[in-house]
Amino acid sequence: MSTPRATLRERMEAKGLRMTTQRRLLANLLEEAEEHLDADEVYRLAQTQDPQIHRATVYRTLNTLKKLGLVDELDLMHVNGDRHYYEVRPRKLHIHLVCMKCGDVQEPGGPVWDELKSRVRKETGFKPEMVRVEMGGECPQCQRRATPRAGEAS
Amino acid sequence: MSTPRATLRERMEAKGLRMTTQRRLLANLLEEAEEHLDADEVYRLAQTQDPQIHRATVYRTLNTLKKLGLVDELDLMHVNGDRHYYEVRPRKLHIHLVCMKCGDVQEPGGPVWDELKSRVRKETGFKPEMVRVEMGGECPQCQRRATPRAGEAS
DNA sequence: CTAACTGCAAACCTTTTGCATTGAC
DNA sequence: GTCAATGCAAAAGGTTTGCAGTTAG
Repeated sequence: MSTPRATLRERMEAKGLRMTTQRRLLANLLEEAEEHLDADEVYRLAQTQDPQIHRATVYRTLNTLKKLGLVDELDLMHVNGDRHYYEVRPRKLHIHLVCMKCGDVQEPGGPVWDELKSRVRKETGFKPEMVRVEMGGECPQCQRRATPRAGEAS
Repeated sequence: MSTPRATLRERMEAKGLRMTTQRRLLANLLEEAEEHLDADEVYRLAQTQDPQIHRATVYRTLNTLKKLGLVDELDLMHVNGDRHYYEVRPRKLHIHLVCMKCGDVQEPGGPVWDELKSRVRKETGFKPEMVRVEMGGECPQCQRRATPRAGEAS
């Protein structure tokens, strides 16, 4: 029952953007990305496919996509400095759990987050268009590592 | 029944920080602030009381307080560029609703947000220490302004 | 053909840092 | 007295911009 979703490229065309070689490249790259990429990572990945592509183009494209609501910008609690990360706008709101120790990022799903928008809308009249829910803390692995049972070997 | 909360200054002392004139000034300023201030606004406000205070001191102090969990850093969806905003860590999690049109920031309360942390903890094992819930969208006022009755009675 | 987009390089803006000096405890 | 915090100035880091040339529609 999942609505077959248009590709990012298609959605860009639908918005009337000029599909240059660079933009096609970036669209694929963002859609295929397994991790959250910052602008520089996007740039470097793009360069492996088109050595001529320029940083400014990457920044400009990311901004364009952001303004159109096709990608979301994340800060991930600034665990790695003040860069911004980008992800193709997901269908459902999800939360980012950022471990401040190891930098790991988890994205648990669940109905709470799905409810969030509609509740805000109902309770405040505010019309949410983009959502950024980020929690910084300690991931389960780091908690275990950090608390090696007060008196035990290694 | 509200627990009488220690002042920021007191909590800084409790953490063992050296209370310099500058830090006392900044602590008061942050606690009294009605709005979310960015580093530069904090700096300028501080300067009105102590013209000698240096930007670097402001940044360093804000970072110290952030690391100690006494203040939270916000991005407010970058409505006004990439500066960071600071607020004294509130007792309860609250969400920031940022109007992307007029820049207005609302902070609705409510039990949903209070639940958020404990649910994450329970459902994922992640231990949240700082929370940033920001939604960008359109505030009720801007919605009214933007939709001057397309053909309907309002 | 023309407006939109790109590459380039320089500028921008916020934040950080090394170092000598000052001041809190 | 000692070590942490400050002021200063310079640099860093990420991002933006003006301009001339290129390209999609």
